[in-house]
Amino acid sequence: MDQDDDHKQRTEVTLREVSAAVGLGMSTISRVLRNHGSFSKATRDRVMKAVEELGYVPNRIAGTLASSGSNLVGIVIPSLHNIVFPDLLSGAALALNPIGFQTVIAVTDYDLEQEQKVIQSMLAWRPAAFLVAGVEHTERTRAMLKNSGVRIAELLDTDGEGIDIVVGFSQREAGAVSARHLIERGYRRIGYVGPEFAFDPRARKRFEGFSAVVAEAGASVAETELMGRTSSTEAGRAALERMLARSPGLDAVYFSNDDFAVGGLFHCFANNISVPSKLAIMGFNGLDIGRFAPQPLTTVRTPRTEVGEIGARMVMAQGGAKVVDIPFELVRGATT
Amino acid sequence: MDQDDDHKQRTEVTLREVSAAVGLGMSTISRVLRNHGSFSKATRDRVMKAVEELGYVPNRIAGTLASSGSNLVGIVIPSLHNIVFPDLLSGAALALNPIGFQTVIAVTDYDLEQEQKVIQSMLAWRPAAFLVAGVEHTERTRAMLKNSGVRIAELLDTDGEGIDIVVGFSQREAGAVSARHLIERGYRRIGYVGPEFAFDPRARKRFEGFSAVVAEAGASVAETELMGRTSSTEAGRAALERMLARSPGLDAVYFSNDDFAVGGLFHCFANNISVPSKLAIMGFNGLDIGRFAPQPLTTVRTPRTEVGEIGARMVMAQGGAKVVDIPFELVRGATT
DNA sequence: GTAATATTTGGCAGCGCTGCCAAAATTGTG
DNA sequence: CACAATTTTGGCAGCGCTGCCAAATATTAC
Repeated sequence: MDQDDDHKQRTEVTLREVSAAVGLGMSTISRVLRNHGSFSKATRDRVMKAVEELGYVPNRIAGTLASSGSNLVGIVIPSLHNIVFPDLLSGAALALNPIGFQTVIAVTDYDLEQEQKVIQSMLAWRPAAFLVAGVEHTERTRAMLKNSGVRIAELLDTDGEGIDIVVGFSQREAGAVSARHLIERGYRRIGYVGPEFAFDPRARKRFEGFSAVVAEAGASVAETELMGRTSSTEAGRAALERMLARSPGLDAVYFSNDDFAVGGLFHCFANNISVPSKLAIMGFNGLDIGRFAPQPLTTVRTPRTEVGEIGARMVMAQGGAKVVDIPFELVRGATT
Repeated sequence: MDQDDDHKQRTEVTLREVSAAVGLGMSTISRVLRNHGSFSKATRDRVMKAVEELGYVPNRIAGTLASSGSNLVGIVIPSLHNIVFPDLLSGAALALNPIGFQTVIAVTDYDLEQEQKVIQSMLAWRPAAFLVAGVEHTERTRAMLKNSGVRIAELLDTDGEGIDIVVGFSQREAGAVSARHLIERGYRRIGYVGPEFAFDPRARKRFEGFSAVVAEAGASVAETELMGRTSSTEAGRAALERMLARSPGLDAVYFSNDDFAVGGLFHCFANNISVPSKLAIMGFNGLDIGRFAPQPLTTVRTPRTEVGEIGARMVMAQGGAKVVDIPFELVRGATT
């Protein structure tokens, strides 16, 4: 059955051909297709029929060139393997798709040079707007973005200088809130597990806020483990094991995200370390995996989807506030 | 400091302006920028300097229109919240980025109508190729794709008719292998937990392969729980709870993916159901979360990154096999 | 009926770039 | 030094579409 005249060289169907087929001018066809300007009902039907029959697919490359204005929104994130970012994308899509915009996603692997590269190549497609995770960029990136005249929103982190719009929350404050919780609960010999700071400036800021509060309370972060790019569960589990081997007396460990924390929790389960009586565990982000663990994880629920949605909305709007703070929320589970 | 003459209306820098600035023809500038054709070293330097100074960013929309051939590869997947798909994307990026191609990602939410819509709008951007998850599509999608003349690879599932290239493995066989393992280990009263089949044809095929083997062995799938779109951990945990309430005598449960399975495992931990002596748990996909659980999960490791990479490579190549099978692997943990 | 108004349609320039080919500049040869 | 061979450069058409405006047609008023 599937035996088409498949041997290519099919010349693309263009507006001109539709025009010829219908016997109407190109502008008319174009107006019908974009539902813009006026035309009779009869014309509309004839055009649609021909479009259908010829299998015409408008060429938006030509359209965008002619009208100067694409429906593309560039989104630049460090990774897709941290659920934070798919959530962010869902939020953005929620705001963008209904108004006919398409997202183009680029991943930087937590590398600012890479970020610069992908932004440069996205710029060549003249997106209508940019959403970028974080406020840390190379100088060149910042300059390109500014000169491009494209509206840009930086997301997830309000600690620092933004280029245009910033939507997120204070990572530093989120770290501080976490620390206050542990301190209040009486923990004093505290460890920290997170990614290498060079990778993730947001994790670094959280740690800064965290350790400042711990210090204020007269304690200090007794142990830290910073890890490269391994699987989070594995890394969290192994980090906690190493840490406890060195400092068996720790009474709480703060993990820079829930994936790490669940790894830590797994280590405790596997080694009969009772949580939280022997060791308290706290995560960050409020992922389901932590929420539905045998002992629900204490964590900070971050407004990822909202940040994506509001960021997208703002970047598409005209004026508006420059910095929007979206609140996060401490969620006490059974691990602290 | 950041006080630029920000009040827009900045007219875009074009090739023509660079040309005027350097005092060379547009074609020459274009050749230098694309490093294509011949020009002197001196010319190159002059051009690069001007480009830098003017902050010129080539307009690929115009370039693509003129040269007919974009560097965009469309990737269509059902979700970003199942790690399978980010893995797929990483694989594709691995193959594509080094040869200068950019990926444009669209998410369908497991909805074939939505898939049709996003493919249609991507087609308007004339991508160089398409990578699509699965071989299930609406008739109209299939027709559009065929007529487009764009090379397309369907990924992750070899059970069914492909349009052009198919890279993946037999989901049905993967289900069968899982069943054989459980049967061999002596389990007979088996439950199944997975997503509503309408959402996920690949899960359905695995289930078919699975239940056929179970039936062959003279047993049958005693219980099934099919769930909508909730968080996986939560859904897996709740589903197992409901299932055991109905049929306390089950001796094994097969989860359609590791996220669900970890939810199930959590239920067992929290309720002191000893695994696997009282109840065996098996997942699918080979995620880290299962691998580093207190009891490593028995699962099937699927070659997601490889599928993405090989799919991308094949779709960019000329001829080549039409169906490529990438093997999966059963990984026995401590839960069966 | 005609004039005035509203609706629908077509023509043409041009978006910013590339491909093609011819013109100009450079180098090599005897 | 003239001539051929080679390298470097510029001009122009056109990719497929949209925006603008004028032309054609339909509708309404008187």
